[in-house]
Amino acid sequence: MKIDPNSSKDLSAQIATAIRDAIVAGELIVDQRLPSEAELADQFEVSRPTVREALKRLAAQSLIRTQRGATGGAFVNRLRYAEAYTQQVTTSTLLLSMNAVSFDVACEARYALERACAPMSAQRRTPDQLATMRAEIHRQSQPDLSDEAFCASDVTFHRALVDGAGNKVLSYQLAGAVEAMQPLMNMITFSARSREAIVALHTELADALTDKDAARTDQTLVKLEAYTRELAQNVADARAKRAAEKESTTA
Amino acid sequence: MKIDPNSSKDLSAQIATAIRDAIVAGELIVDQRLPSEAELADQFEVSRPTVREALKRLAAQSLIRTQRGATGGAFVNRLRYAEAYTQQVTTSTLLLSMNAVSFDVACEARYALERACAPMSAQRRTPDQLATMRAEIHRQSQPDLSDEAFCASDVTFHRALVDGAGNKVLSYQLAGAVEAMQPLMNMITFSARSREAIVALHTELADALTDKDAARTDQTLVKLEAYTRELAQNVADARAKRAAEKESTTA
DNA sequence: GCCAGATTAAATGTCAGACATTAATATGTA
DNA sequence: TACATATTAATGTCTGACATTTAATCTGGC
Repeated sequence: MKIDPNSSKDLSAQIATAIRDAIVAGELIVDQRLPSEAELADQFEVSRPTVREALKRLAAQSLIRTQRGATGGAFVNRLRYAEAYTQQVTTSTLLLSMNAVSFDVACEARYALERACAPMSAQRRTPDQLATMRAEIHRQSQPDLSDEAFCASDVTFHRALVDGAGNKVLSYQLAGAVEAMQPLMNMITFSARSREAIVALHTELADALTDKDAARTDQTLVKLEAYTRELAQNVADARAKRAAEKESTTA
Repeated sequence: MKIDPNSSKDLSAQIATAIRDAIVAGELIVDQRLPSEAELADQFEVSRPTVREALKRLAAQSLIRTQRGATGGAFVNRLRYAEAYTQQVTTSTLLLSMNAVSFDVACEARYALERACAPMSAQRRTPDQLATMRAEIHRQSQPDLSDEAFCASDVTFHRALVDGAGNKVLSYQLAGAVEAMQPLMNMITFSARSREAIVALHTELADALTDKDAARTDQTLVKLEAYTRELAQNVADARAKRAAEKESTTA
């Protein structure tokens, strides 16, 4: 592992890249200890703070973990589903919030992905997952539920549906869709939304899954997507109308 | 933004979390300049190196960018599709390589996701994307192509299919499936694989998309998945057989 | 008055050395 | 043997300095 002191990039960025490449290439394996900060500083011919900045970069991506004490050091970290999941949610949330993604595009992607899980979930959903869905439906029926709590419950419901497919990789891949896009949609549509209609559709979903009816599950998801888009359209129309009225009063 | 000096976590980790939360919550908006390192050090009552470690953590996640010079500093970075895409591929690759994911689980997830794109891609694929697929099929037919090049071409082909859906969010969400899982599968199956059979299936996919035939596109993906699983099964069987033979010789 | 070049200022990037804290291990004593 | 203590090696943090980069400002000549 060598770095180029004349490169335009930070030394710490170069060192982080070098170590990351070594991990991805399998030269450093899980739980293997990296050389100490002092040794790395010697190897790369930089100071210890520079090495530390590089290690913090890797730690931010969960690629290494550090331990203090006599036998401590930096170790190659096993990336677990939970961490990868969290990272994906953060990245997806920021990507959506920073890029003026149209509602329709996000909605389409989100339901396309969830529908991909539906057939497997209809086959494999466990009683536990069905119970989670029923419990969340019940919660969503409480009229005094705050909008935030309704949204969180909505996410839990859909996550149970996705997890029902019994495929961890799929659940991970869907993290962004369920945990980032769903709240986005709730934020946009909650003012126009009828909780009753949503609860009815959720109930239909749970029923279809209970019956292992893949086709009906899929159809219900299509209905839910259509309803979500309708809500967004209503919100957009109302906003346009208000803007037009304001225009006419000022004119 | 405050931190707890008695927490078990690193100060730099706490500071990074505090700033990240502020960004996610929208308190810091895109392109806004953060206080200088010296000012942050004052605010959080820590030293400058500690602040720098925190900023490097954020930089590793593309949340901020830094600029040197008089008007320089750390700025909230607009997370672009390209960066989010790259991050997702890295995370997915590591997740798969570090967690002993079974071939069937990865394969199932990957094709479920790609099939979710198929109907949209059949409707919307551009002539450009069709041309890319045809070009890659042609390349894959060259007998002197290396395994690495074949794999790269395979990825390009499938990415064109996914991009055909014309939904950037979906393309981003599929990044891990196409760019991380596909190479994994190629690595496992390349020894047993018949390039002819794959090229034939790719041609059938391209034809179906050219005809805007969603059903046939989907069916062909199902066939491709079945063939991929068959290959993996052959590899596994051959390995088991070799192990059994070795067992009998040593016994 | 205006332009080109030199200067300045403010920021990040890097370094050196020190001390604090942590945790495993070795050591010594009851 | 068992427990308390000392050692040690590592990360975590701080201080202060210097290097480098970049934009703004100043200055002199036309």
